Amino acid sequence: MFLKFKDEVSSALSNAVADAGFEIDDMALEESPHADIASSVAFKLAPKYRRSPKEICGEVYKNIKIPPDSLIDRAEMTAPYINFFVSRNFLNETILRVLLERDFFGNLQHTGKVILEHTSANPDGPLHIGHIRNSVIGDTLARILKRAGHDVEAQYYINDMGRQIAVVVWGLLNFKFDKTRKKDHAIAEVYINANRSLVDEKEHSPEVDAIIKKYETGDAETVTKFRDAIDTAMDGIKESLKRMNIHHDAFIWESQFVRSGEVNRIVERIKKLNRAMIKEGALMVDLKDTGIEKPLVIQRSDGTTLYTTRDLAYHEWKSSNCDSMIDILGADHKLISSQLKAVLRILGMKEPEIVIFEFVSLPEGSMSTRRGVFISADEVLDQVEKAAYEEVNKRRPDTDEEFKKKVAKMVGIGAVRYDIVRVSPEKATTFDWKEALDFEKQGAPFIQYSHARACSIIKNAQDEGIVYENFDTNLLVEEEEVALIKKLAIFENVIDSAAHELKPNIVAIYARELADAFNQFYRYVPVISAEPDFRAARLALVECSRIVLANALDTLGIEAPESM
RNA sequence: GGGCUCGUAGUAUAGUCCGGACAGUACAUGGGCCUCCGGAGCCUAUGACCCGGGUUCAAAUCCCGGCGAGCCCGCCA
Repeated sequence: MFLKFKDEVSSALSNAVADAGFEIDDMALEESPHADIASSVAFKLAPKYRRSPKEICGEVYKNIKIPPDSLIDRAEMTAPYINFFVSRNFLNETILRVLLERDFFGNLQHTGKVILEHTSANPDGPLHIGHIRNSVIGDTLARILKRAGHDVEAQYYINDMGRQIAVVVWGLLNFKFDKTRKKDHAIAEVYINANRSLVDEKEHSPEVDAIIKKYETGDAETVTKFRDAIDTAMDGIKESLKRMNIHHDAFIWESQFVRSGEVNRIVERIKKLNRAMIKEGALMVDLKDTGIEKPLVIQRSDGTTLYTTRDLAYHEWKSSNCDSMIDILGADHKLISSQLKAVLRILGMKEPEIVIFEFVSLPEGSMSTRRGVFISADEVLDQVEKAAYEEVNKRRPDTDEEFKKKVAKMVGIGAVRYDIVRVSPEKATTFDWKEALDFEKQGAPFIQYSHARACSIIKNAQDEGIVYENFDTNLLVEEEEVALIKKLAIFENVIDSAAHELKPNIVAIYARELADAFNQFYRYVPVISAEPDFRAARLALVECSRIVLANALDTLGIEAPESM
């Protein structure tokens, strides 16, 4: 509805600009506290025609014609700005469309298949709070793109050929695997012990190298060992992901590209490039002309491949299966991903869009699975759910145990996801237990609470036998009602921007603003106690709010409780 | 040393790509609000664009130079 309004404004304005005898493509539409949409097009025209913005504004304004039955109510001039306002028709249509489209309200008609790769943590231990920033950003983006209409496939790329996995395999031969612990945590313990031992006793290092070689050549017994170790770690990782509502459609092992010969084919293609060179037996490509000074190594002098080489093959495979690719990567991958893109471009292949997120560190410094310095996602979730349980217990002492546990889970996971996704990915953050466990802040619980409130009103109405099949949306005229309806209407615009800009935090902010608008309505406009005609219209508005709050929460991967 | 990213009230952030109307919000700190649909709520006050230049009618936003923080610069991943 809002996008249509925006189109109407754009065409009314461009007609007016043309009729006034000016020429410009950009209508300079912007959000504004003074209007539903504002235009500063007069500023853009001023230098071109060497006249004052105010004069130009007046001439454009005179020529604005608003068609009948438009979603535009009127245009006002506050020179040099032109402000547009939505019509009653717009508000009424919004209510009807939300009620008609329900769960699908806000969905768009974008097309194309997208492969979105996220998380892809090495299977050498549990997910920690740095990894889940990747997971939450990735999973939320996948949900946004789905709503926007794309066919989305979320992939987890398993790095099974790296040295760290060989260390795990070697560790499992030499250290105790604690069966009483969650599998990924037990793997981490082995990994940490193995690393310590490899540092202390250098003579074991060749044993690990031998394991890597055997795996790369496909030695059956070694392959089984790797498979077992990785499956064990992945079982634990998958459990944590499931707990956070994070979904993957496919798990892709990097070794498959070596076994299938695709990596070799890439190497052969690169060898033929003019920019390829052999230095001390290793194959490299020169990327100076792309602004990257260091040559990129494609193949080691012993003939084995590197992570990047396999990643090239992975991306080639992905691009043949989709229209566009998105990779969610940590800030440490900035250079390597630009190298990857450069080589893909040189080979004439499709490039992925990369979403980089900055690091999550601990107050004492950066995390490391290898050194055992990290806070696991499981640990955070456990603590947050515990805190949430105490909160529910305090607020709803009369409810049963099952209810309290269910709500604690929804609130806890919601709080964690929301806290991660509300911040722009390019901001580095520091994890703080005190903040993570603080529910006083306006976050997911605030939005969930608003949803529960809406549900409660609807339930009370039903209990009293109030129905609202017939209602007149024209009765929704209070300031808070109009503001709320406008908020509902822009949901599709929010999805559109978030999908184009690949910014999940736009949806997070919107959800909070919508809850805000609903709470203001709730405070000032009585529903159940209103006169029957008003009551019916307002109940319809409450139902619309409930639906859009639920849709926004769903897009964020957060559950919407009916009661909490 | 070179490259990339970030720097907005006491704290955490939106806005920066694409320059425009009083820099939006939350927590914290003051004041208020339940005879009323759930107070995990609502209203209200205080308070910020790292520094210095430049471009522009207009700069948090663009350019140059500092300062500070993080990340990267391996035949690791």
